[in-house]
Amino acid sequence: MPTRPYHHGNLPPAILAAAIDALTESGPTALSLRDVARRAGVTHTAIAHHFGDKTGLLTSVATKGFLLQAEELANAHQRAGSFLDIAVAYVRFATTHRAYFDVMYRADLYRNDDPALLAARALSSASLYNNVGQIGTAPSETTTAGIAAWSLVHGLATLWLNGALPAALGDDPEAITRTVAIHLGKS
Amino acid sequence: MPTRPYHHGNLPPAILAAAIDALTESGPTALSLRDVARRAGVTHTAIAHHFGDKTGLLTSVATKGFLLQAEELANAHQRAGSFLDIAVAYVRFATTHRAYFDVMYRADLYRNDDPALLAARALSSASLYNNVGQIGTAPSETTTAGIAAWSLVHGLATLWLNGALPAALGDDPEAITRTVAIHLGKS
DNA sequence: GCCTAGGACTTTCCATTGGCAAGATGCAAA
DNA sequence: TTTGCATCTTGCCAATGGAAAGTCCTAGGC
Repeated sequence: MPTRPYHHGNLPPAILAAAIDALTESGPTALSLRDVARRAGVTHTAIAHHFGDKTGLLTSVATKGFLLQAEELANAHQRAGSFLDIAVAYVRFATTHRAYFDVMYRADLYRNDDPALLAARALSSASLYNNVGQIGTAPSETTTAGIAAWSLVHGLATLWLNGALPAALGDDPEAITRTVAIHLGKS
Repeated sequence: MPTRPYHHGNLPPAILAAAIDALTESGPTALSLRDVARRAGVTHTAIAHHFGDKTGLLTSVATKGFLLQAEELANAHQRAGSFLDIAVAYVRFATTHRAYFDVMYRADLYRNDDPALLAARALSSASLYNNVGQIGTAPSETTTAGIAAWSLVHGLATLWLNGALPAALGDDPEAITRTVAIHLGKS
């Protein structure tokens, strides 16, 4: 059926996929609802019907991104388990799923009080901290160590994505991660 | 002279100040040339006359930000000199000059080949690495250690600004930095 | 002291965007 | 079959960034 029926079937996933495509091509700043709608073959108001508005769409993108990240981090933990491997997995996620990553850590783009988003983010945090016990309590030694590790890999990924790192380091972010993350006190 | 003369005198600095105000209030995503122009009391095309276009304006913002950052980092290095103090200075800059910081490390917002920008960024890098010798050469031990330190403070600042850190850490970013940055191997 | 050249800024216009309101369409249950 | 309702569209609006052309003023040559 080349001519689309009036009802798409399940539009939301198609819209999300189109949004990821657009984000991958041009980044979050240039994202246009009408462009996403064109890619999905619908009108821009169809997006509003399912996602509310632009921030609603990006909330769904961020949510899906956190779920994906949680999954990949959990996999890395199960396969290897060493801090270095999880660090590499974090940077790999940021570089291979840049469209998601760029949205997830730009809080002004989406609704930070969305329940599904909060759940997904909690899942991702759990995957990151699965070896550290408590998070909600007073900041213990292990907690700050975890924050240090998270900060390092997150900063490295961010700086890499922005092309801020010196070119002498090479162009393989995962290799860079292995050489840089070693400098963390408690590897 | 309450009624503005036709010629403002020196508009560019006034426009930049207005842009910083707008960025501080609403962030880079919501930045509107017309809003900046209204704050400066001119038309939005006056901005185009001096800065080319929106990315041109943001290029100037980023340039000024890197210069400011270079200055503050150099001051911190001269006063104290320890890594921890420079780390705190880095995070302090990010939090107290958020408008600049948010633009500086979002490469898709401005022209990355602008000469003035490149010079300012080089100056900032120099202030950050002033104790490390060579940067342009092959990645030595000290270089990767510097990258690790940079990544940690940058990631910490970024996560803090996005409200991603667990609330149990408190609300004083500089104090958090002191407790977290200790975990770096070579303090 | 005039007068011209050119920079500074404005007015006008256009395509594009996000969002609202109202309407058209077709599925699914009664 | 018919009615209810979610799905999607059309039409509209204010706001935005940018281009083109025009107006205003200052500075420098005579």
